[in-house]
Amino acid sequence: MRNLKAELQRALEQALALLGVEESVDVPVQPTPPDRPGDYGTPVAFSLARVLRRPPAEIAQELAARVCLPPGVVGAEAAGGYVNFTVGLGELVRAATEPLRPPAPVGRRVLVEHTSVNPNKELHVGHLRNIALGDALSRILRYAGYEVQVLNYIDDTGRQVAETLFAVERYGLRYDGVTKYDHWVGQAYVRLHREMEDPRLREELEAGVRAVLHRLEAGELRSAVERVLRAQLDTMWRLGAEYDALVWESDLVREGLLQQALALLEHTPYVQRPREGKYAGALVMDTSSFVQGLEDPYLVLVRSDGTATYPAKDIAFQFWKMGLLQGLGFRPFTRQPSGRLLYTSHPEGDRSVRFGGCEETINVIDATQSYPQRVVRTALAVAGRPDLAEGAHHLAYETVTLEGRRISGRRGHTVSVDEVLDEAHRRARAVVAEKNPEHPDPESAAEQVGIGAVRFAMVKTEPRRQIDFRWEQALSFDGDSGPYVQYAHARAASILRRAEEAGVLTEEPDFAQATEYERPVARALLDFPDVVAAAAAQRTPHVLAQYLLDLAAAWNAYYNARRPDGSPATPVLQAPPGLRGVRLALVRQVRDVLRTGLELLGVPAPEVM
RNA sequence: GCGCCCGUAGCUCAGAGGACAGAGCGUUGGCCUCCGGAGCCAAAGGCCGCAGGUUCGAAUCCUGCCGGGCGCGCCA
Repeated sequence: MRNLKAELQRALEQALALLGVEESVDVPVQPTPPDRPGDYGTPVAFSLARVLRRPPAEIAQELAARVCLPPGVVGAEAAGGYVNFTVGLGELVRAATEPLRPPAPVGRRVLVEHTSVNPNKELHVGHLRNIALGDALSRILRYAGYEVQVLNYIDDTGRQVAETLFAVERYGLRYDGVTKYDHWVGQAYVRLHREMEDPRLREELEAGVRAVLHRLEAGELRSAVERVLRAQLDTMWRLGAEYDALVWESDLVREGLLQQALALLEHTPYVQRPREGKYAGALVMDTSSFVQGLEDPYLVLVRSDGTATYPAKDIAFQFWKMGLLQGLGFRPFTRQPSGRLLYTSHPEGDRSVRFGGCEETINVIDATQSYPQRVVRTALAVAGRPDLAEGAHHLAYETVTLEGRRISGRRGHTVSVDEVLDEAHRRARAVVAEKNPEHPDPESAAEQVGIGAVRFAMVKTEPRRQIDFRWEQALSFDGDSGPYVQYAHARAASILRRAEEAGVLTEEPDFAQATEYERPVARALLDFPDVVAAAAAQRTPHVLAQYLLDLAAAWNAYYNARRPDGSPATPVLQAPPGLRGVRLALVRQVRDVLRTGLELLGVPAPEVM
């Protein structure tokens, strides 16, 4: 697609040279507000006023007169201090309908870690936000030209897993074969936590959990963990998320990465092993020169009993991600629904299958983990690699609450992802039956709409805003919703189908016949490349989601446009030859951009719904 | 106490220092003369938390205050 903004920017820079501006100034080019003349404008004259010591309006006048217009731009006029450009209608629509091409590779490797759910219970709505964000961001970065690795961390030596497996053992539970497996083990976990509230049983239960923990660390219970993991993966896949590799915490430890990471830190001036006082016998890191606002800047890496803390393992993982450490083996784990192979770290894995070693990492983890994430970053600097610390990002999203309360897996105050998706499917199924009773495959459409509604709701707001999960909101099918965008897409697809039936699909467009009705849609289409670039640069999918809503709205308005006498203003198939070609090209581009954008968000784009 | 994040319409939210602050939901009133009404058009609704400051220009940047969320364990 032609980049008119960039061309105008260059033209303005040249014009500035003619005006005698030598130093390089930033030349912003922005779309003009609605109901203003022109398509693009610049306020650059304001910032020049000081340099040139002349009033902005005068500078704008002269700029408008002197600027050499790119082809197809038919006018430049000064309005106050602004210079506004009008693009010829035909050229605007032609530019907007040029085939979409993904950006060229940028030659940067970026590693995205997301999901990373404890393998001990079913996924809940809090995880939903993590997966929706992480998956969308991975897709966006990949499209934007990055070489992306998507990792899902399996904390198989954590307390939660130990508690769950211990509970199953203690209660002598046998799988009923009916309940989804992750839900089934999750029940045992909740049951154990109820029992743990009894102080008399505390010690006995604690001993049992510790015993399981040791077996986990020895890798003895891997297949039990794997069974839970596979059930969870079914939910992740149903959401449309896929990964490149699973990294097991036990492998990180067994392969000696933890020891290597500690060795890198140990001899730096920031890491010590105090002989007396509060931290006697432990290995601690002094973070005071990197993190402010801590009462106590010392962070324990290795406890006085010799066991490593969770942050220590996180640090080792981060070091590996950025190539500071090597040594994990990988082998194929399973094939994912799209056919993409999923690898897993494994003691017997192949060391030549290379993951990790990225100069940039994005850890998708909720904002309550900001401090540990900060520590991980700090550790890179402590290890003498402040350059790597620069590339270590934490995508901190705020937590999801449920009816205003914090989600608690232990107390069972949650709604599971499976439950949400089933309900979304049910509601969508009812709407499909009502709106499109002839639908050839209503179940599949309902699934796509349901998933789309849920995922879109999770990514349409800024990550750092807290969201409260509410059914009506997450499962809304109208207004600012996924199905609204999906519907706009299906409507465009439907017109193109009919055009094909009528044999006019490939009609040659005569852009000279374009009308003012096409202008807003064309302008919206031209924004797409910038939006994707912004989403990638800011590492947030919400800008793309907001854009898709705008584009869908512009397209729907176009579709429904009326002449002053009330007759349809923008028929496509009934339009005269030539204009019909223009409109078909526009509709095709609307469909393609909506589809591409939805795919980047991981929202299905059904042709019929 | 210290640190990080958030305060924009009744509610949920957009708004890379630029033009009169925009959507959706809800409310009220309209639109099947077309290709999908999960749609469209219109109305009503604002001290952009408060007070200063920087700037030609501030919802946006800075400072202070107020309100809300989160974090600060030899837990994970």
